[in-house]
Amino acid sequence: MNVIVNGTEVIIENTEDFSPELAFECGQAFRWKKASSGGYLGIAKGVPVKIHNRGEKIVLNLASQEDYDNVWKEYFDLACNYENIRKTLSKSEKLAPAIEYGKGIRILKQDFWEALCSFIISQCNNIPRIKGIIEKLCENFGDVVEFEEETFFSFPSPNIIAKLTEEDLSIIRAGYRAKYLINAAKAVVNGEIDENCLRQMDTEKARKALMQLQGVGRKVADCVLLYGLGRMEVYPVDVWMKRVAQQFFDDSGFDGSVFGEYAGLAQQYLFHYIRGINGKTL
DNA sequence: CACCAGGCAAGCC
DNA sequence: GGCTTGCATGGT
Repeated sequence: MNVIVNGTEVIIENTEDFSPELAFECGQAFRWKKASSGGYLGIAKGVPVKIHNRGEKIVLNLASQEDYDNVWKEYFDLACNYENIRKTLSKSEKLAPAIEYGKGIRILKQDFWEALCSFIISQCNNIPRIKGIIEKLCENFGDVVEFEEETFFSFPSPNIIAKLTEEDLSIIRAGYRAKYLINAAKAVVNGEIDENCLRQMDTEKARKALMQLQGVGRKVADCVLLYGLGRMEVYPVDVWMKRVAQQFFDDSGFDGSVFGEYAGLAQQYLFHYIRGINGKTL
């Protein structure tokens, strides 16, 4: 992939392995919105962006040039060679159709705190409602960010959420998950959970640390590891991935670690594929 | 009305 | 360790 940074406009060429639509709507991130003009509006770490296709190219419109190096280069993992990974994973016969189906998916390297909250909210919930709850969380407790006639809301910091009561949060309709969010925020504020420490740990140790949090079990922890801490080898298993194990691998106890260091990406292809063939549209 | 949704905690064995 | 049940809410 070739990236040209030209002021606040960033042009990405050779985009065979980057489909914004697939990457944003395959169930890994919950805040991207379709713009009326056809592209997408997003915000991460408080930094807004507009993104759209221009022929074969993808264009990012930024509020300031440094936003690319500070946020979006890492978020989209643009230095990662997906073509090589895709070809390696495609050697697995049972993975090949899912990869073909979801070509253009990338694992988005999301903000750690946002990923933690998002996947706490995700438990026993459906994707449209997850999006709704997160959006209400940001609209009510995040900061307003204006950019090119559009209003964005930042994801509220741990410091903000730690000061809320369950009653304060009732407006977002998160149900029993509200107390988990507040507890997680307090754990981050008081240092029990520290992103930088987690990044230093090996994956197993980081998983155990995350699972100390109320409302964080194996699956939520694995999603935080994969999407919030960049651990591409982690293979989260939810109800859909159990169906994958049954239907594609004829084994309810199938272990995704057979896909190796990019098992998390394999998981994302399979998740999107099994949902797609079961009629779940993006 | 029942059942489900990118699960988890608590209680039991 | 494994199995069962309750959990808030909204959609079908």
